[in-house]
Amino acid sequence: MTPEDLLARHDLLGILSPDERHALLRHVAVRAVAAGQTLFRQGDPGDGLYGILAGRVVVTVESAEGKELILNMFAPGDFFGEIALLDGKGRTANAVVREAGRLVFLPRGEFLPFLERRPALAVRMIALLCDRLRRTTQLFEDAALQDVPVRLAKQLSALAERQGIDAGETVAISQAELAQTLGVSREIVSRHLGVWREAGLVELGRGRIRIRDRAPLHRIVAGG
Amino acid sequence: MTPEDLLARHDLLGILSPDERHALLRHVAVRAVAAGQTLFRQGDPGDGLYGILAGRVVVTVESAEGKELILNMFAPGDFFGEIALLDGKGRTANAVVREAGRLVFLPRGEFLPFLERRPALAVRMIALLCDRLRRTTQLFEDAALQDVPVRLAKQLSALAERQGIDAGETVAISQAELAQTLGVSREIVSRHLGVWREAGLVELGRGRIRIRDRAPLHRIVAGG
DNA sequence: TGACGTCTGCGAACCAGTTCACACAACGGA
DNA sequence: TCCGTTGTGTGAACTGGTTCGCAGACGTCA
Repeated sequence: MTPEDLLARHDLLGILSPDERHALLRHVAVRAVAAGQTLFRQGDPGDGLYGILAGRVVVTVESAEGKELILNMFAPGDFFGEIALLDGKGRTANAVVREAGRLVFLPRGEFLPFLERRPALAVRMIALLCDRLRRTTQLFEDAALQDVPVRLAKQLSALAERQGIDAGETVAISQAELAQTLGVSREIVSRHLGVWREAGLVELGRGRIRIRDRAPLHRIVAGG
Repeated sequence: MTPEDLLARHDLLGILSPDERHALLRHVAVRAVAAGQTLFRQGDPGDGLYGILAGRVVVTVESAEGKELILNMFAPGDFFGEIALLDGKGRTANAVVREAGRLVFLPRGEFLPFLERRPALAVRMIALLCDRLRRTTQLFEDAALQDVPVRLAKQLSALAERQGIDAGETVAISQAELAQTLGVSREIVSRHLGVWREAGLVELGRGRIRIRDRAPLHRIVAGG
């Protein structure tokens, strides 16, 4: 994916005219990033907006005891880091490259004036924030109200839906990472998946989970 | 509080010129609401934005088993219901009047064009959404990473801070309601508060909790 | 091919929070 | 003032998830 593609294809910036996108592109920096690299940490000033051309990035927070929680996982075509960019209050979380790739970076100083002069862009940004807010609210609801099997089934379905179009119904994620998206222990994820494997719902491999039949998973979600 | 006050004083609409606010006020409906009244339910179309002149409103979701979770509590001066208003995807939660009062209602059809033509207003709306997103992310983090005493102390401190300016350090909330904001059982809240009462941190009454000393609560939050 | 690191599976003890049951206190009417 | 309702305190049994410990499987890279 080229920076032009990213800007043109995404909901957020796709509404700009070609001329406007071109103007914005002059301020865009493209960075190659390696797996494991930290892009920003909690508390850093929110100096800009990131977009993914290639690779994968996870956004996490860490508890005082060192337990890590994955708030979000981003793939090519996604933008992230918008909160601190917009309100200027410092990063809420850490962003770490999970899979090497290339990112575009839109500096705050260049992007904000752009936003303020283009109401249509502001409206898109509002839509993006609403999406995030719905998603995050759902995460909180599920954490408070649903038990682990339900949350696990939901997460698996969601992951399958997102990466599944090209990868069949195989989700490429380790059980430890899956556990970190739910804020539960690796062991309990292993045990629940084990039950589902016995029941023929999933096949388990190292770093991947193949969903053999989505319907029962959806039934677990609904029945919870 | 009059509708003029609400519009003029709030971050969101205070930046409008007096003329603009006046134009908006012509579309504002003021409604008296009674305790217990439901303003909207999950799935309803997002037909407008609410502002509180007097009274209190809680926004909740309900699990399949009927367990209720309080997502947010609003007081005079607050606006709520902005997500469904903005993205037009239906209400995410229920809004119920907890304490009788008066609300203003800004219909979607009147407000959206207003928003699209005023970039400064859109920027304020973005700031409001960022606030909400930070808050909700924090709720999820805490639910996933912190144990109940920490979350309880946090919530108590936050409530004291918000209503505390006029009410001393007494928080007017039942233990059941407090439990519903955390998604835990009433009993566990009662027991933890009991321990803190023994330790002299709080005084407990029917529907109210008096914080005798904030420092130890903050220490619980920090130490967790 | 062999060795190492990482991921997975699982048993056992433990523990925080839930659920159920009930007593009692506080408040608000009639 | 008495009664009904709603909120609070608490014990006891239970349960879902954690923690610790370890064994084995998979992949990769030298």
